[in-house]
Amino acid sequence: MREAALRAAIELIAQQGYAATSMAQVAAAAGISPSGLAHHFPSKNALLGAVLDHRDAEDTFVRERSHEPWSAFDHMVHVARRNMGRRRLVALYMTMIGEAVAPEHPAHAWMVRHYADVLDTLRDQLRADQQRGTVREDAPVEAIARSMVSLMDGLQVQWLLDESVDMAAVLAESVAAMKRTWGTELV
Amino acid sequence: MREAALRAAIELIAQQGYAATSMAQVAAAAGISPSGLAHHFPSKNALLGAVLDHRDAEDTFVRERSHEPWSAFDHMVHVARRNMGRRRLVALYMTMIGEAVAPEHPAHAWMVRHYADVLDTLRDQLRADQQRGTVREDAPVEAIARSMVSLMDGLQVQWLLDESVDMAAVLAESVAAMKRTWGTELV
DNA sequence: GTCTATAGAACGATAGAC
DNA sequence: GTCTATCGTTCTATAGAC
Repeated sequence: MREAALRAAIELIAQQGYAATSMAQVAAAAGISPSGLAHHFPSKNALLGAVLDHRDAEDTFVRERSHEPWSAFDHMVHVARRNMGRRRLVALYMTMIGEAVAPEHPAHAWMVRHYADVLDTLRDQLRADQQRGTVREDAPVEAIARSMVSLMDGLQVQWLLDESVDMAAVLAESVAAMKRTWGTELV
Repeated sequence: MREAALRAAIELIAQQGYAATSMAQVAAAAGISPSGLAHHFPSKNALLGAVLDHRDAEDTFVRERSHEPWSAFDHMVHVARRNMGRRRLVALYMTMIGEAVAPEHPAHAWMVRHYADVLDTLRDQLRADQQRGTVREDAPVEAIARSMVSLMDGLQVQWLLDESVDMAAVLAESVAAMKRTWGTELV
């Protein structure tokens, strides 16, 4: 079954990375032969594409429009909390990021798009808040957005090493500090 | 020459990761045969060990003792600035982190030790500053230390994707915010 | 210290039967 | 949709000559 093969691939790539995972391993974990796997995914690259599509579908950080100040930032805290119950998804994300920084990696384009999307969402939120007067005019939009993404990414690494780390709490602390520093009294 | 082989290995692992790099590739890049390489590094694992040792030697974030408030944090900003001229070192670090989150990875123990060292240094600094009265007693030491490490790591990913990102400036901005939020007037 | 030669296994991918 | 069979390649590692 295609579904079982996809799940097996996600599990293995999350644990070992894409380069270290072989088609034979995926096939064995799915309970079929390598050729049976090849029927659904004619190449290793095609399998990776399906894995990334599945990941994006499960990742809820979509561009959402809200008029609440800092709502995109609060939403990331919420995502962090939910991720603390989804180790497989977090591990898959981090192994992909680590491999796909290389420009030649088959997932590099996916990674570039992912960062562009998240950064754009945060930048848009900050600029909209500035126009509404809930974020100070002199707030460094670019630095704040990039810091938020860095915190999100870095905390996932530390949480994978030690699940007692409360990603959401640490992130919420930083978001609160951002609000204190760059928010206006209008909030 | 052992030196040339080590340099080739660092270059290739930085670009492709450990799993995707073969001994034959390293040997070719070093201008020797795979067997010539095997003389210096009898196994791929031994080569990885040498690469990690070399990385640690080049990484200057040693436990340093200073009585300046926040000096460990200011030092990380300095390291970030210096890293902006060392793409190979940054790329090697990120690919290793991505792979070594897996507990079975040969570099996992190295990664665990690395994070323990950096986090301990930052925690010690914050606690010492609290005792000296330059950091507020109610400052969340653990969250601040983990946030700092996350910022450092995450910014390196973003910088690898787009070298126009000023890691040091973004990090300095966050450190300044931390000082405003948790520092006392004694600073 | 570097080489040739080679072992033995795993790799991705394809062809064709059922 | 899954299989057997197999191609050609690449992999890590070892043995032994120079």
